[in-house]
Amino acid sequence: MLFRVDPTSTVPLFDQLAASVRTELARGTLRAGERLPSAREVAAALDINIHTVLKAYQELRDEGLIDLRRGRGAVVTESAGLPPELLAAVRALVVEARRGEVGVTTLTALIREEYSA
Amino acid sequence: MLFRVDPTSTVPLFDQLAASVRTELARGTLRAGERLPSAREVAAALDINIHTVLKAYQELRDEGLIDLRRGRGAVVTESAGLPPELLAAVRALVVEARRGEVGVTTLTALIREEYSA
DNA sequence: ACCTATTTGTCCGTATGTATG
DNA sequence: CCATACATACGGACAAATAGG
Repeated sequence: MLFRVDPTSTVPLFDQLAASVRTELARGTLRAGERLPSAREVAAALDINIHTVLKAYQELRDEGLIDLRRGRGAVVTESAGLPPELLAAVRALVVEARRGEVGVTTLTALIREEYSA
Repeated sequence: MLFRVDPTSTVPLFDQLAASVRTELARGTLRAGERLPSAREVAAALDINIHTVLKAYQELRDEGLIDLRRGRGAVVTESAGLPPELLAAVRALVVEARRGEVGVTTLTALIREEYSA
């Protein structure tokens, strides 16, 4: 098993697991389009509950790193090929947010609201 | 009880509950600094599981609408007084994202990344 | 300084639903 | 039709932070 968790740590298991997946993504062991082991497999291998694994996977999904779908599993998304204008707009927005002392959670909430409008 | 859910709906209970809280926030029934009823209370009143309520509360916390802390409960944050420049930057960003066919999860992930940098 | 009750956080277990292949 | 896999919901248990006496 690629991933590791330390049950004696004070860091929540699902956070440890999510961090472990992020590491593998960063080092390129896991690449875009590849499929992560099913939650049940990971749970069995690490001897933790399937819900704990699912919570870690959902955290990664919320970050846009993986795509979760029923019956299909967890697939690494390709966050590549992003338009440079978008990245510029992101930087400008964050500058504005910092100036207004607006937190990241509020900011992303605003984004979601505007996006669904 | 202020909040309502419909168990026969296909919409998840925790989403219904979170939406119900958002409505009360929007109409001003709940205001900044006020405390939401404890998860246990809500669960008992609506006859749903406490975990379902907690999940709804955590969803609201992720949106920056409430502040959750152990032993203290759920308190409405003050997300008022947002600078109009920020709102303009948000709209500009979302336009750019739509043009590039960038999903909302990817977008918020980019925001978080830039914000923590 | 201590104790107790309250409240959210985490984790495990189980069951059922739903989409995919 | 069937197996797989995530989604939701319920139940129980203990830990940790907070508030108040």
